[in-house]
Amino acid sequence: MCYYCLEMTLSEEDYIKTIYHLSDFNSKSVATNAIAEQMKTKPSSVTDMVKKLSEKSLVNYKKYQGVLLSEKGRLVALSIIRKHRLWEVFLVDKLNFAWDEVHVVAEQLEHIKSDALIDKLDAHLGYPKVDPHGDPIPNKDGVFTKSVKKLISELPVGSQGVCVGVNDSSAAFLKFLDKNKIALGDTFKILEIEEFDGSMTISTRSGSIRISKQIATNLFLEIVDEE
Amino acid sequence: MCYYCLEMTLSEEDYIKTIYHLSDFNSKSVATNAIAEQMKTKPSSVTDMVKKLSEKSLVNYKKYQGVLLSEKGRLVALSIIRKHRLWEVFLVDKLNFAWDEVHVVAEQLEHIKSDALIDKLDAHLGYPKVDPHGDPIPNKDGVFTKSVKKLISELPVGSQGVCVGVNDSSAAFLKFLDKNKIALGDTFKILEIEEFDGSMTISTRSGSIRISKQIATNLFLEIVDEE
DNA sequence: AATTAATTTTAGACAAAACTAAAAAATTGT
DNA sequence: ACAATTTTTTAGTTTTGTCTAAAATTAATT
Repeated sequence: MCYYCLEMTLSEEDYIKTIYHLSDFNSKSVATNAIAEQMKTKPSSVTDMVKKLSEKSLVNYKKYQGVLLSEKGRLVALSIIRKHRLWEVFLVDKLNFAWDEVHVVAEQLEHIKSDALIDKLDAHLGYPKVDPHGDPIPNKDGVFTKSVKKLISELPVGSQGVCVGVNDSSAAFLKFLDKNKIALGDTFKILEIEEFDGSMTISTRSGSIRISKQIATNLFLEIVDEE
Repeated sequence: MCYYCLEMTLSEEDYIKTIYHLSDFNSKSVATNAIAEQMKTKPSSVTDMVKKLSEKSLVNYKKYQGVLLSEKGRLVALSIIRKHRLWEVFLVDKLNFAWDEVHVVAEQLEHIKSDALIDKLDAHLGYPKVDPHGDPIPNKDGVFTKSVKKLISELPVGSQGVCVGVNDSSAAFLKFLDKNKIALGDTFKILEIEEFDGSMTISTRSGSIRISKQIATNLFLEIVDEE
């Protein structure tokens, strides 16, 4: 199989990616209008492009019926998503970008065409399984582990994941996080849960810390099932 | 000044870069045919683009008279070259690409638009002054140190530079280099010169080694004047 | 100096990817 | 069920960057 050998334009790649995301894991067909809205273009432009992608059998399309990625198209989408997420890891882990600054740049980097580059980048980053937002990174063959978002307090000992959100966005809580060097994008592992008060010991990049039950109910972790 | 705020297309950037290189540091005007040949396009296409660049006052152009970058155009060229060379350093130093594999990928990466990205990449790489080919990396303002290529044997103690070529390309010599872990792209510094036989002690990434006069007369170093 | 040769520009066309305006199909509401 | 509304497609333009073929200009040769 050589789906990545296809010569695709930047615009085609953007459409494929958008269709993948809107189809919700390729489960439902995507409306022309939805694509237009997402990509900030006009529906007529979408129709044109969708016809072209259909010619290349990257999508299945019938007039007035919406569009769905073919298997080939799905693999193309996943290879773009793989690149996007690996670059995001690079930007955060190596260049010290903040968690929420990387998307725009990664949207450009994801279009760089070089298999060798992505292989070596992957190795350089230590074969990460999730990006800084906690979203899983597909492997070369488009296989990825599905992830779930849960509150720390709902997880058993041994769980591991990326901190991707807060429940309580009060200034006091955010200040606490900052003081304890907890940031979105950090990877945590639950080491111990205290029966008595529900407090937990978790390991962070900078060592292990103790958090109260109240804190654990206000932090979301993105968990990736180990294969 | 905000030359980098200009919205430039990929194609425009490629033309600017090509004109810069063909003009030999902006000293002589560049012929339409030369650009066409270099870019593998037709002279008529070049004329069209050159008119457009002239509109944007990136080049000075008079019919039938060739073209030369304006100061604005020169700064744009240098900002692209800066990006290209920083990415080359990244590919070699961080991703372990070989010296001669990086150009094609860097030609894509040089078009990524993000000042923050380049600043952080520069810092991550330790503010390198030369790329793996020994070519100098301009700073943010387009200032760079001119470099000279010389045989090791012609240099005084204390000289430092990047190994960029061989005089003797026999299998025996190349085998010797490999055995002593000397590769193109490595940085060397001359520590000591032995009066008696002209042999030298040079420091490499993996420690310091002794090389004979014969070897020193067969290795080119790209020297960058320290400012 | 005049003719030939090479280079450069103009003019007109094309493909990609977008647009506008209008027509066609599907969906919705009563 | 059918009129009204929404969605989607078609048809015809536009812009960017390319092309070919032909005309204009400059350079070279005898």
